[in-house]
Amino acid sequence: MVRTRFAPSPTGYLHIGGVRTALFCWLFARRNGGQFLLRIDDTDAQRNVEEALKPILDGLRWLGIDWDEGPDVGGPYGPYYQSQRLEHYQQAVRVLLDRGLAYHDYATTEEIQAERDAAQNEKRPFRYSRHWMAETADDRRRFEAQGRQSVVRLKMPQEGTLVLEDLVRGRVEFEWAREQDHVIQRTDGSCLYHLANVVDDEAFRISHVIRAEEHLSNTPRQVFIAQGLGYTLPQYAHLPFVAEPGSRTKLSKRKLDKYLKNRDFADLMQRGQQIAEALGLQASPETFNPVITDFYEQIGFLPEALTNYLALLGWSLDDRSEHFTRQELIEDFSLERVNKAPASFDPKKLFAFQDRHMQLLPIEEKVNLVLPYLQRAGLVGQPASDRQRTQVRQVVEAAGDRIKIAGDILSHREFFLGDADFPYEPAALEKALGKPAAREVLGRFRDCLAACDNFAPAPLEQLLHDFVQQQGIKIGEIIHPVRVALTGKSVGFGLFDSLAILGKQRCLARIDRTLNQA
RNA sequence: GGCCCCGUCGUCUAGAGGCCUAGGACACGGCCCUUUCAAGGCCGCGACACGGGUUCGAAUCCCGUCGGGGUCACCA
Repeated sequence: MVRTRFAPSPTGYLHIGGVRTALFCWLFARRNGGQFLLRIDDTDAQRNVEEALKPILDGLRWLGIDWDEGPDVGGPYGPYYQSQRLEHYQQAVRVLLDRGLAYHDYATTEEIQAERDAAQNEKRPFRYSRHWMAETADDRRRFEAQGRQSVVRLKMPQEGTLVLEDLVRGRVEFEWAREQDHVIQRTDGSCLYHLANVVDDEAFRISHVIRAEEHLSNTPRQVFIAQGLGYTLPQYAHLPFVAEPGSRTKLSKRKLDKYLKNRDFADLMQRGQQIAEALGLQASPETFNPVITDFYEQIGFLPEALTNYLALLGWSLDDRSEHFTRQELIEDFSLERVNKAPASFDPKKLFAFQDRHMQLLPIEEKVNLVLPYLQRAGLVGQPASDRQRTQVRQVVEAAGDRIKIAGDILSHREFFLGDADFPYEPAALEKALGKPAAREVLGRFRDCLAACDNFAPAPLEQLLHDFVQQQGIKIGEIIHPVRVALTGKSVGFGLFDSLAILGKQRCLARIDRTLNQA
C-alpha cells in the first residue's frame, strides 16, 4: 500500500514550493491507489497552531489536494499533530539509549561551540569529541553533581558507507564517519524534528517519503534512527526545489524584495494588487504575493491551472504534452519522470497556463467565477438579480479571452457603474474627442443610434458602416470616439458588443454625457 | 571550508550512443488578421558549461575542470 505524507509547519502561509511538494506526494499516492496524509510539524510551535494552519489547509483544499488522514478528518493512526505525540518520541529515545545507539551528553553549548571553533581554526571537519558523553549511571551522576544538564545525542557510526537508492536521484552514498552526533532530545525533554519525523513516518506506515532536495543531507541520520529502531525503511524520493525566477537559488518567502526587481514577478504582483485594491482587500506584501498560494486564490486563478503549471515544474510526460487536467495528471504522473535539476519559477509561463485553462472554461462557469468579484466590489447585488446575471454573462461573453483571471472582470467595471458615474481616462478622452470635428461626428452618430430600434451587434455594425459611408469618413474616426464615450477607455472589447450590452438608453445617455463634457 | 546534489535555448523541458542540421512550450522580435486591446495564424531569434578520453560514431558513457545549489542548530 502506497502511503505518502506532506508535513507542513504551521507558519501561517502556504509557500508555492511547498505546494509543489504536496502536489507530487498527492499525485503519487493517487496514481498508485494509495493514501495521502497530512501531518502537522508543530514541535516548535510558539503561536496559535489552528490559526496558523488554516491558510495552509485552505490552500491545499482550494487546489483539490485532499488528504485521507490528518487534521479535520482524523484517521486510525492519529493524532496527526507532532505536539501531541511526545510520548512516542520519548519512547523511541529510550529504545535508542538502551541499544547504545544514543547517549546522554552533558556538554554545554559553549563547550560544543569551542570544539567547533577549534575544528574551524585547524581547518578540519568538526566532529564532537564525546568528552561529556555519559554511558553509565555513574557518569551521569558525576556530571550532574557538577550541575550539568543533558541532551540526548545520536551515537553515529565511525565507519562504513550508507548507500541510498533515491527514487529520483538514483544511487547516493554517504560516509557515516562524516555524520554528526545530532541532538535528538533537548534538555527539557522535548524531541527534535529528525527523531519525530522518523518515528511518525513509521507510526503512519508511510511507504514513500517524497520531499524537497534540501532534506537529502538529513537522510543519513534519519536512516540511522530508523534502522536503530528496527523500522523498515521507506522509499525516498528527493525532489529538486523550486528556484527563484531566473536563478537557481531556492525560492524563499523572505527575499520578496529581490523578486520584485524581476520584471515578470513585479508585473504579476501589480496585477494582483490592482484587483486587491478594487476589492478593498488589505493586501500586505507579507501575505499577499506570488510566492504564496493564497495570492492566486484571491485574484482568481484557476486551481487546475496552478496545478498544471506546478506539475510541469520538475516533471514532464514527454516532449510535447503541456496541458493536463487534474485527472490526467493523476493518470500520467510518475517519479521516474521527475527531473533532478532545480526548476525556476516563471510567472509568465504560469500566466500562460492560466490563460489556456481559462479559454477552455464554459461560459457559465466563467460567470460563476467572476460574479463574486463583482459582488465583493459592490457592483452587483447579493444575490444577483436575473437581470444582473444576464448582464454579467453578456460582459463575460463579449470580453472573451480578455478575462485571464477572475479578478480581471473588475477592469470592465464601467458596465456595472451608472452612466454618470464611470470615469474617463483623460488621455483617451483628449485623443478621441479633443477636436471639435470629432465631437460633431459623434453627435451625428448619436442621432443615428437614436433612430435605431434593433440594438443587436450585427445590425449595429451595419448601421455604423452605413454611417461611415454617408459621412465619407474613416471607420476609426467614429469608432474610437464612441468607445471612449461608452466606456471612458481607449481599449476594450468589440464596440458592437459594448453598444448592445448597454442598450439604447444607456448608450445615448453616455454619449450625451461625453458631449456635454467641456 | 567539508560532505552531498545538479549543469540542453532567457525560462520550463524532450533526448537513456547513430532517428539531432538537437524537438516542443513560455518569453522575445517580425508579419498576417483586425475598430482598439486581447486571442489566433505564419515566420524568426535562440542551448548540449569547458577540456580530455572510450567508440566507426557522444548532448547521451568515463575522468577532470569550471559553474550553480543544498546542507552542516537543543529550527522544521
